[in-house]
Amino acid sequence: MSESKQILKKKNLRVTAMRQQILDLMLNAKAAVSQKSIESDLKEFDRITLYRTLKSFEEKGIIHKIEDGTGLHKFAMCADCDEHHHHDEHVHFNCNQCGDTFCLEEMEPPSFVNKTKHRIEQFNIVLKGTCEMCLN
Amino acid sequence: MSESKQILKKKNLRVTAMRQQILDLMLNAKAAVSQKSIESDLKEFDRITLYRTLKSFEEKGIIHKIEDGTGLHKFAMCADCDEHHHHDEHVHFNCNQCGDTFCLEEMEPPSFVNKTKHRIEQFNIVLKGTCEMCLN
DNA sequence: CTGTGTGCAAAGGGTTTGCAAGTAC
DNA sequence: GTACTTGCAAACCCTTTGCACACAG
Repeated sequence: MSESKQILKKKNLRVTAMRQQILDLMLNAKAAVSQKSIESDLKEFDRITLYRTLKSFEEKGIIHKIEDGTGLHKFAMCADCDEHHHHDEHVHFNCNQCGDTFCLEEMEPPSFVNKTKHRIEQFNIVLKGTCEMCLN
Repeated sequence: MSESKQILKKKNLRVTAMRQQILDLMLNAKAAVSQKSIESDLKEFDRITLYRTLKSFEEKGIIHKIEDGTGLHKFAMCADCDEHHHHDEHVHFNCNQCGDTFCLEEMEPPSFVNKTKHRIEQFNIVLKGTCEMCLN
């Protein structure tokens, strides 16, 4: 059984062609994918249904949305999430040259020394610069 | 001469009623302001012109745009920017309760130990939690 | 068969563009 | 007077909602 099929069954979602193809695409992607790029890769499917599919994937903890500051919403597979808990507190990286966005699993998020009077509960960190590919 | 007028003159922008009122509003704001809140505070002005005004303020380095993850774009005064350089590398805080967003000038941004192969040049950090006001 | 998923149409919201009239300098 | 600014209309794009049909289980 394909990995995409396994994921869908595990999350109690019906296994459909569209969902499998979207998951396959994201499983094979090196960088986070924007909805636009999914649309152009899977032209045969409806744009509106794609919204709903991504939303339900997000709700089930299969993927997470990344706001990398480019204005485009991007999505990447969740390492360790479910419908009750998202563990997205990892650092993201966005390349100014090619626009690609990656999850930096290997990078330890900084511990914020709280000098403020506010209570800090979560954080969102996007690093920007030039990615390995564009450096060469 | 009012502070707003000074700022506009310094940046070579014409001094108009709308621009002064927007600047006054932002100078007095404790938190970052969304375009929506400016609209409701300054009902007499045109929404479209507001887009252009904020854009030109941003380009001149008077204000900076904050993406706090709420979906609403917010704006705050720049401490030390001009049209050539934005120095926005401070930490932002967004309150889950009241939705307000602040610039945390007092908080030292973390130094990222670069374990990745990518070259890090800038970063964007939004902390989330409960603000001082909502804690009480 | 039943409930979920899909496609289409339409509507809603935010943002941008073009142009003519108004205004700062 | 000239160049910049504003207001209005229209267009554009992204996203959501409603509904009927199709399909997975």
